Amino acid sequence: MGIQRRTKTLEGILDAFGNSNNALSAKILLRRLDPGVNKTTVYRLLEKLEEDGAVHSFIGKDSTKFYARCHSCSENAHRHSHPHFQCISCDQVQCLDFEVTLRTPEKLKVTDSQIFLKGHCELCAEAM
Amino acid sequence: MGIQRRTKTLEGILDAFGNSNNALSAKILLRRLDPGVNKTTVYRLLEKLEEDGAVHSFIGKDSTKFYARCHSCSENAHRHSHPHFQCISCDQVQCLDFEVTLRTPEKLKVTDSQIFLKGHCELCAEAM
DNA sequence: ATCACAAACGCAACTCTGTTGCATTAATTT
DNA sequence: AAATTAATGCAACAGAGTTGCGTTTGTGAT
Repeated sequence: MGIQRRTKTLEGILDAFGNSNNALSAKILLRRLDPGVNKTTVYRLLEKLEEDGAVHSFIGKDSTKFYARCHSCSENAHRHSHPHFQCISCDQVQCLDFEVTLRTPEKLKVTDSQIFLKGHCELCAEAM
Repeated sequence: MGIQRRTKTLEGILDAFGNSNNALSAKILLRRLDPGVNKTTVYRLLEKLEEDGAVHSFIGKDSTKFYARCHSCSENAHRHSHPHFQCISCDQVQCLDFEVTLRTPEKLKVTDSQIFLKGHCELCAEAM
């Protein structure tokens, strides 16, 4: 069962995502939300938002889980074959706005594919 | 500094990788090695093997780190743009034997790309 | 073959991300 | 306004991986 009630923390999380392609971790959110907010609450809300299909998740560098809003996909057709990018200087994470389709070996029944890119984001690359 | 000495545990780890494309986690290795072997030792050896370029690593599902031998790449030219696959039934992880090259946005200076596929491996798919 | 040195080791304690059980608070339905 | 139950906070926990430190052992020199 997904999200049932419009609470303060929920609003805060949705605000944090905004309309950007930026991906956020629980840790980042906790830093950004009201100081009183408990980590358990954040973890649980993110879980439910994902159940509801409002966000999708993937693993960033350092094995931390990141969440991002689903923009490039409609409510019923969930495809997250767009790549995710993390900057190795500033750690910022974002969804990239194009889809990638891979040919995969027929013998494997592939149900999900994730493409994760690392490098320097535009700003950090300029500053070098 | 990389590996300097030929120890029992090192041999055990290299044996475990063998010549396969199978990827292993520290946890799996600990289960497979002599019961006396300490987890710290395994973590440290894997780290050093990666420094030496003898194995490469990536994050599997459940955020666990997996290591695999470098077959498709030569000693000096390290490219790991081959996809990694994990079976969602039996959890087995393997390197796939083909390279993928992606067009990435020019503004991002991409230095590393990882493709991670999930699904059912040949054996598990048959058994369904 | 033995010695000395540093690499590798084992252990315990720790960090970090994420999870669980349970009692309390608060959003929504009547 | 009262009742219902989703959402919260807290504390304790779990699992992967790390660190410091004292001990063991592989290896190169004698």
